[in-house]
Amino acid sequence: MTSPHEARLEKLNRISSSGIDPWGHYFPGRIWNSDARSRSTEIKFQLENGTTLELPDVDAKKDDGSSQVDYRQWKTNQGPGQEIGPTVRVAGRVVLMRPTGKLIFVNLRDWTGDIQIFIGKGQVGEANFQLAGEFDLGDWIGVDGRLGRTNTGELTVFAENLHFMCKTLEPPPEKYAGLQDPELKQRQRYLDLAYNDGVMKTFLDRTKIVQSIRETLAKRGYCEVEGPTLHTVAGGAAARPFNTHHNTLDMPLVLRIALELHLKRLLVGGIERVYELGRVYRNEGISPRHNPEFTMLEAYEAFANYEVMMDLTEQIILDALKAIGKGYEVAWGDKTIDFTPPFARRSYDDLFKEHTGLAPTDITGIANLARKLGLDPNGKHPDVVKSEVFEEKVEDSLVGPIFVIDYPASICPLTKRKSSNPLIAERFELFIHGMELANAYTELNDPMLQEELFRTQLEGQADEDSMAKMDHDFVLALRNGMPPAGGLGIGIDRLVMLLTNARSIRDIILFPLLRNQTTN
RNA sequence: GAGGGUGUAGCUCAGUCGGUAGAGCAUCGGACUUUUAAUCCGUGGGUCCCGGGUUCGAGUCCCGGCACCCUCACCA
Repeated sequence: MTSPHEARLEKLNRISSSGIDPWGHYFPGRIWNSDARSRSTEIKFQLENGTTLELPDVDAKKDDGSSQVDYRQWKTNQGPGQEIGPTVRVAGRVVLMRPTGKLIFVNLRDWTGDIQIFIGKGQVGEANFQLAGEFDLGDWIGVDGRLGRTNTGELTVFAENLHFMCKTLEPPPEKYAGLQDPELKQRQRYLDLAYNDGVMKTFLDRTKIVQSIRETLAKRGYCEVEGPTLHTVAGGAAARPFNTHHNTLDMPLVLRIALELHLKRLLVGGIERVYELGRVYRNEGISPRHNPEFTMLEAYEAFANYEVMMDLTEQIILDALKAIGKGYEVAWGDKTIDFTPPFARRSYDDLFKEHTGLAPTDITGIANLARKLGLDPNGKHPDVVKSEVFEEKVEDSLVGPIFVIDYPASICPLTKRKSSNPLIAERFELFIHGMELANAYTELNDPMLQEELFRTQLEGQADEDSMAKMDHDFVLALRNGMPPAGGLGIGIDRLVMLLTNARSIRDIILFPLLRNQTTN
């Protein structure tokens, strides 16, 4: 008649009434399980005559997973003696328990991994052993003990003293299958992190990737800044924004959809190498590759151009791979990605011709193909139609990593034109397995042309409530002089997906947006 | 927004033709001082996602709703 919850409350009360704080305390000198593991070489076997022997390689496994060395047999063969090892203090969560009478084995987990704890009644004493009897799966405990090996060779902390750190009132997920329900994995990410293999590593890898990006940019002299997330005009991209409102100012605001326009203002101010790594918000559809809020890197470098930014992009990705200990070849689902540099660079028009068989200038042919693909070319600029066909016929088939370079100028309102051909914009996008990972260009710094392009863009999309409104303030900034520059945007979430073998963006965002789950 | 799938014990999942609601793990009680998803014996546990309907009878069939997943649409 005891529910798991009641049982835990009863144990909590018993711990309390024995004079122990069930919510733990300061625990100085505690080391991580990985550090305890690395001290395993200090474990020796001491014979009665005082000589100490190195242990055999008990961690070596046969193909079937069993130990190559029978440690119990080895000890017997050495004659009378005892194992000696360093004293360590560890702490973590109880994830498995195997009580065998007056002895309890505990698998203790911290964020560096698991280590086994041996709690023997004779070794820890009556009071500690009674406390151990109140342990539940999920509880946090601290252990002082000697590092050693069990008969099977398993590295183990032989407990000498136990410290209770935190009672867990909810039972953990099933111990072998783990938490499977994708909804619960997201809503209760802490359970996913704590109990499912590989989840912690994925999110720690995400952090390493982000750190690596900061280091790569710092090495090139870049300066990190924090722009405003509340904008009056949603600019720098074409996406529907989230609308909000400031009460005191009684002013409508939008959450930013891109970092671009404020970073360029900083170029005007003379911050010559500037980047922001931050959250942007787009009020659009949700899919395995789209979350309403996501993390973007944008970097701007004065006196550079899109080719410099292409090299930088490659450097950022290769450094990130290294940071998480991966080589050039990585698995992604049932596919592989070959990051061996240099990444391919192909022009937009070449790829278009190759995949459609049509000349990039064949406006009629392209329109016909568009209709065949179910697109409506009527009333659209030929380059927009071409772009839609490109997305349909080319992008999905780009295995990559491949830089697509030199886009039609008319679909790139923020990009400088090639001096040799004003119809081509100095822009690239990086594709991997059909996914757009980066977007960059030589920045347009002609304020008059910029204003004109904004205006053209607005005319073509007048009906859309969402599309960029004229950002006069940005044009004013440009009128004050922005040095020629290269600019780069990288979708961090997608990069992390590709580098950590995640099929869904929700596997690498800790708390993706979900609907309210309360009541029906 | 459209189509498809899923929702049953704390967790992972079965549930046949519409006929008393099942297993494993976890819990609880017992045995066990070198286990490894420990083992063995015993025990309790259900808003079958929510609301209607059909039926003598619904976890199962029908209608509506909710949440999640997938595909598509949207997405510089």
